[in-house]
Amino acid sequence: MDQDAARTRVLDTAEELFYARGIQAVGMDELRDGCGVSLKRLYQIFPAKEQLVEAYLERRDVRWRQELADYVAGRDTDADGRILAVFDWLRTWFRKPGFRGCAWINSYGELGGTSPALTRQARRHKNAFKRYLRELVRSAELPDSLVEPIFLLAEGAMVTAGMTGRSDSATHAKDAAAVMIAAARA
Amino acid sequence: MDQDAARTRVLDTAEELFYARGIQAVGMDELRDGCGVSLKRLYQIFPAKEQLVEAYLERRDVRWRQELADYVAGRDTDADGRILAVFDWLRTWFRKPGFRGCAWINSYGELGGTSPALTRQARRHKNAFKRYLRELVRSAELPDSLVEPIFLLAEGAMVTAGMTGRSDSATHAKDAAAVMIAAARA
DNA sequence: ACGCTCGGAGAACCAACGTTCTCTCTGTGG
DNA sequence: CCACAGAGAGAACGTTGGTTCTCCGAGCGT
Repeated sequence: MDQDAARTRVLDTAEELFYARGIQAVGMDELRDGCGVSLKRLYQIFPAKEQLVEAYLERRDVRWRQELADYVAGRDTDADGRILAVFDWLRTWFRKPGFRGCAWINSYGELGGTSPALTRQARRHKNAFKRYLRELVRSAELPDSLVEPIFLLAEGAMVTAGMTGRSDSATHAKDAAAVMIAAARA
Repeated sequence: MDQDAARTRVLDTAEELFYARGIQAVGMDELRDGCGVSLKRLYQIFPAKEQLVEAYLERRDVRWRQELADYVAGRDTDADGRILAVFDWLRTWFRKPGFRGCAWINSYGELGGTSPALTRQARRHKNAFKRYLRELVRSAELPDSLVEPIFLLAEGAMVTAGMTGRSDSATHAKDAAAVMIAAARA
């Protein structure tokens, strides 16, 4: 197993465990058992747990936004429909087995009070998400003032779905977004 | 200092520290230093940290909802205005020094993956908040379908304000709620 | 004054965890 | 065949943190 394969396995396992149980709840020993990469090598790749956490969130950020964008772009619909498709995607995400809320919100709750680096990273992720929503709103020729409400609805849906384990917050948020769009068009 | 006074001091300090830095980041020694109650007595009152955490969230839940209800009830406005006043209260909360998001969302992010008791408690709090919103919506003679969007906007505003340290999400959520109300009345 | 009880300060204990080290094995180049 | 570089398994180390224990002094009834 070469360096890249090891790195990938470590990150896969880290993502699984950190996301499911929280960062502090997962020790390096358990991580090693999970991914089959020895502690020695693990520390060669990531000199400290903090950097592993950073890499985990970084990789997940890229993939999360890519999956969302792919889903939305793959929908055969108009510009308004693409905004609403965001909530459809959220719903499918919420229904995935093991879903436990937004990784950045959870990580911020866990470590935001002590780790400025993690706080920055979480903000970056949310800003990137908002930027993407802004693109969608603009290409629908809707006013920028719609971005924030849609963003807040999406965030509220994520938090609520995470805490309740139910996916219907996505539907409610979608309906609300549709009302906001209609009101903006009127 | 009698038992009740000690208990109050412990809870005051716990709330301050847990909320500011996270539960796992605060040790019992630091707590003792902060509140001036000896470890011995501390463990007489709360036999384990977990029960202290529970008591902290329980007391905060009651106070949080009371403050919100008092603020809204004290506003001289009609039933629609009382719904919007919720967001005004959120805004004042967000601006308080030391604000760092919703304690239950943060705690859930930190320990939801390992503590079913905390998860239940967080859900209870959010349900109680939603119940209160439902009351407001009903007394404004608006349809129940408005409850969920308003709840999601509030949750989104809390998360966003917590992560960014800014209070304007409250204003955006309020504006969006006003649009939703207007659409429901039309 | 003398026990006695209660509470405080802080050491002690024990487990967990991040990190490093040791020892051994294996494959490889000469 | 030999020296050696690299990797793995897991012990070891040092710290932290939750919980308990020890010792001592203060108040109080007799």
